[in-house]
This record gives sequence, C-alpha cells and structure tokens, in this order.
Amino acid sequence: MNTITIDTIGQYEGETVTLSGWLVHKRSSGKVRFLVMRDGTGIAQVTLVKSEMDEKHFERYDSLTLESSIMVTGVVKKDDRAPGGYEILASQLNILQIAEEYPIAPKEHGVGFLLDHRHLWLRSSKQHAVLRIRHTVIQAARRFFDDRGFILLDAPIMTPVACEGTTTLFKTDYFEEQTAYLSQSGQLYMEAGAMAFRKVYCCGPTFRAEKSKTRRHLTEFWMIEPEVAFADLPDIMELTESLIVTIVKEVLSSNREELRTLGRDVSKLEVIESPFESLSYDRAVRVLRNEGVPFEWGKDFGGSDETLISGRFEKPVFIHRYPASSKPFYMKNDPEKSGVVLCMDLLAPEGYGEIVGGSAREEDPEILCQKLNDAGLSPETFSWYLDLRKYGSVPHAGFGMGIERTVAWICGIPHVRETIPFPRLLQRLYP
RNA sequence: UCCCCAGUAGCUCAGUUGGCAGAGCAGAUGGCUGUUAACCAUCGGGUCCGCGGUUCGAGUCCGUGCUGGGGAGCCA
Repeated sequence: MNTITIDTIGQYEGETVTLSGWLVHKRSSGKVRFLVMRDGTGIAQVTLVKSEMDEKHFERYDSLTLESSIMVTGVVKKDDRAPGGYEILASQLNILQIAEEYPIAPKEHGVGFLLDHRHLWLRSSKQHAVLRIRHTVIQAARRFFDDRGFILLDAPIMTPVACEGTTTLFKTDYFEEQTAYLSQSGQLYMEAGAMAFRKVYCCGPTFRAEKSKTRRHLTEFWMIEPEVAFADLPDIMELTESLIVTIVKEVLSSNREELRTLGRDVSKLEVIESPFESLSYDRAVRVLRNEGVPFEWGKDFGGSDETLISGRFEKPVFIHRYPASSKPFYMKNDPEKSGVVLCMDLLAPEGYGEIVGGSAREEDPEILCQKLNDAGLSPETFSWYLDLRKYGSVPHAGFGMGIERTVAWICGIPHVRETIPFPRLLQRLYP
C-alpha cells in the first residue's frame, strides 16, 4: 500500500494506494456512491461499491459533509467517466474529522461573502489556479535575477520617512516618541545596495494608505524591485522586457492546467515576445489627441487613457520620458529635453494598464537636493540617501514590477484582489 | 474625498399599484448499482440592514445613518 498524492496518481494504475485529503463533493446512487476529494495537489473521484467493500467503511459515507477530512484506500483505475481520467475503487474509508456545515457552496456567491471567507475560498479550484500562477510568477522573476548575477537584498518594511514623498503612508508607533512608516517601496534602499553590490533586487510587500477603490489597487501589495549601477534608461527597459517575456513563457510551460481552469485565452500570452513597442510620453499624448481625448500635456495618464493606448498593441508597451511634474523627486532629468525625466512605465495589454514603473535615478547631489526641495521634502531627513551621491556617485537605474497586476493580467482576471492570498483593501482587513 | 448601485432564509436572488414573506441551491429524512453542480419525494429554515416619518396598513414611499460593491482621482 502506497500513500500518494493525486498529482502522481497516473503512475499507480492497478495498484492499491491511500489518498488523504478533503471532500469536495458527493453523489450517491444507492449502492454505488461517489465522492470527489482534493488533496492540495489535485482532484480525484473515489467510487464506493457496496458489494466490493467492507460494509462498515461503506456506511461511513453517509456521515460525510463537505470539506470533511478523510483517508481513502483503494485501487487506481483508469476511467474516462472520472474527472482527471483516474478514479479510486475504494476498499477503506477513514474519517479524520466530520466538517461543520461548510459555508461555500459550489454555486455562485457574492464578492463580499467570498472575501469574508477568504481563508476557505483559497480551497476552490479557481483560487488554487490563480495562486499557483502567482507562485510561478515570483519564482520565475527571482530566478531571472539570480541567473543574471543579482543579489537578493531585503528592504526594510518599517521606515523612518516616505520613500516617494507623495503617497499616503501607514503610520505605527515605534516605541516611545518615534513613528515608523510602512514601506511603500524598497527602491531607495536598493539604490544603496546597488552602490555596494552593483546589481540587486528585493521582493516583498509594500503599503500605501490610499483610499483607492479600483480593480487595480490593494493597500498591501508585492513588488519586485531591481536596481543596477552603471545602467541607464534603455538598459532597464531591456531588462524589463526580458523579465516579462521570461515570466510569461514560464507560466505557459508550467501552468497550462491552471490557465485552462481559468478559461484564459492562451493565444494572448503566446504572442508575448521581444521586442515590445515603445512610445514617448509626447507621442502617447498625440495618440490620445488623435483619438479625440482632450489631453493636457504635463498630466499623468488615467485608467481610460492607459486602456486606450495599450489597446492599440497586443504586447505590453513602454511609455517613457514623462513630465517631471507628474513624477517623484529621484528621477533623473532628460538632458535632451527640459521638464522631462528619464522614466518608463510598462502597460500590459487587454486594458490591464501599468505593471512596471522605473527610471534612471538622479546622481548629481545638487540637482537631487533641489528636487527634494521642489517636492517639499527636507534634505535632512534624506541625508543617508544623499550620501550615496557623495561617495562615488554613478549613473544607475531600476524599476518595480507589481506582482498582483502582473498575475491578474496573465490570469486574465478582472480584479487584483484574487491574485494575493489575503488581500488588504480600503474597507477590508479581515481575515 | 466625490459620483453611481445594492442590502429580503446559511448562499444567490424574486417580490406587481402600498394589502397574508417567496423560489432555486445548501441542510435534514427516505429512495435509487455509474454519478459528473446527479435525480425523485418529504421536512425545517426570516430582526425584509438600523433609526425616524407618511399611511387604516410599509419589504415596497420619504428622510437619515451604517455596511458592501462599481467607478473617478492617485498609483504598481
């Protein structure tokens, strides 16, 4: 007798095995009964035939409720009628626990109800598929940087000041008389890391206390943020492009089954190849105006603007060189055009919008000081950051990729709240 | 912060002109030797979001508060 998991069941045809898991569904036709179980690796159907097993075990079926934990022993049989192609003809059914009445039915539920039961919702097949793809995305991204000689350098989550200075921060007490802020980006620390290790990245949660209520926002979300010394804007655009292509290819090869569960149109992902199109902000503004949008130069693009621009391409598209007024203080001025900074955003297709934002960083201490002042931030609180420009300042650049938005796009699901195990939203801190 | 929508059984929802509170699913009980969200029969299940008002009478109309959802702004 082998204790196995469902993902490997095909290797055991004709053998007696034991599965452990949870009851997903049961159907009875009298003396032939079916139960569908999941074990975390897959789903399998178990058949109980009264005449072919111990009656005591057969009758245990009656007391089973949804999500009861069970162990089943039986022979693996190939059967096209079973979901997955294999089923277990049971000889034993052992119960670990009879579950209380399970709140999530295989029928429809409202979003609020499901989010209240997120700790249980994770068990359903669609959520399983999304979170497995999230795993692949993070693994592929980290492997991408590891393979290129980047050092993983974890950024702090509690910080003394704003990193970007503009967005709202979560505040918390830090012992007596001090305040800590939850990090909204690891970038400034990655810049310090790049001066020490040349190529670094971090991957972790970031926090923004913005009262945003859209399908693209969470108050706690994950970013992967590389930073590279002696790099300029084209360098990190190239890096971004290979990263995205690598991630999509990895999901296509590792998660076919999950993409099928989600009903994702895979052809939309199969076209994601180098090179990506690239538009300057100026050109993007002209595109919008040609479409009849009365867009004012100097403003940032709204959601509908991004959708309109990215809708013209079937691959992700870069928009670069935005007006300095709409961007944070650390971005480097474009030497060829005043009022513009050397930055880029990557917009995902199908209306998903911005998934990456990055820039060359200002390396001149005096200009950086001026930019801090212009942003209404005091250079004193950023003195450690200004040190990086005093002791061997070099050109450097980096970007941040939003994990949840990337996963939402790859999965083709409308809202980022399903792409993280326990979403934190404007009105939701539970469970 | 602003705009729009919703709140009725455990869940998803219907409820007509203001006139006895409803369905499907889930649950319980029984039946069925190949079910796929099985099927058939029977049964139990309600603070109609809270408060105030109009009315002979309010789930329904009015006011107000709360909660949730969608969108805008801002952002990844």
